[in-house]
Amino acid sequence: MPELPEVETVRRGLEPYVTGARIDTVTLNRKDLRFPFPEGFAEALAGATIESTARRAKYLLFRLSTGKTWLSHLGMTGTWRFEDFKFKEPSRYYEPTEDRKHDHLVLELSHPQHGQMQLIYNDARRFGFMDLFGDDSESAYLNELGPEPLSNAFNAAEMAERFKGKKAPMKAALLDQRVVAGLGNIYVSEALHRAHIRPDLAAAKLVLKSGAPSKRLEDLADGVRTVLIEAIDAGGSTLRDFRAADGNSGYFQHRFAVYDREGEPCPTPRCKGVIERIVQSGRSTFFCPVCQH
DNA sequence: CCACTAACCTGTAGGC
DNA sequence: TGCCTACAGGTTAGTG
Repeated sequence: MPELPEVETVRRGLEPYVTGARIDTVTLNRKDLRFPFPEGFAEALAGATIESTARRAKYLLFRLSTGKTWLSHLGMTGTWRFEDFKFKEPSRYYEPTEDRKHDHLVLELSHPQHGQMQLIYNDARRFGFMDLFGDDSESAYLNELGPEPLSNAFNAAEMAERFKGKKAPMKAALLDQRVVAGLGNIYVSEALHRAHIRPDLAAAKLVLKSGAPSKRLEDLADGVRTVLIEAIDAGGSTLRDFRAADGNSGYFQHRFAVYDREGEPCPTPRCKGVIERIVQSGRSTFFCPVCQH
């Protein structure tokens, strides 16, 4: 489900209510999601206070008073929601309508201002997973990630280094979390459209012989940054069931230029193209064959 | 090392 | 209505 903007939206929804909350009880309704919960997971969370939240790529991180970090990846269908919790603004309270058979983890929290609440992880496909570690460098999931696209570590020169010699198409190169961390199927198509680059172009084509980034690669870095910033501002994209923890849905899907818009006119000014859908590495890619080259 | 495929799992939409 | 297929926001394991 969620790419970087959706995960950041989830984090922002959780942050004011979980920061400072103590985890009173931890109930695992099964022993695994995509992978088994780590050894001693429930015991390590119980009794701890959540001191802060963070995000790296598509990973949610909860920093605990015990010095441990608890990591949550949402896979395709993972969601966090509150229950038994009276929001001060009742309109923001999420009333789940679905059955609860995919509620895999239930935490009871107590917060000094917000009182008692349940925090529930639901994940129909169970592609999500969790981890627990002392230092970020201990986590296999965090170790190989490329730069955060909204940090200074991400720029065209840095992309050029990683694209150099890469025969893989742009689509695959941008989905590779070791190249840029946090893009997924939607925002790769959107970023490539913004930069007017075809998704089937070999990544190395955007690197000059000197190893320096081409102007087009600069445009791509800008496209990645702007689409992510705008999507975060819009609260992410809601396709099927994505919701922030407060129950609000995102609205960036209304601003997609190409994703899921096969057959529609290209939104680039004066472009007469029609959006096409192709399959790359088994997944849909959307692009304009006229203004992307 | 790179590139590609299959696999993990459930739900839903669309065609007949 | 039912049945069947294709497809869905991600990542890893296995192959060549």
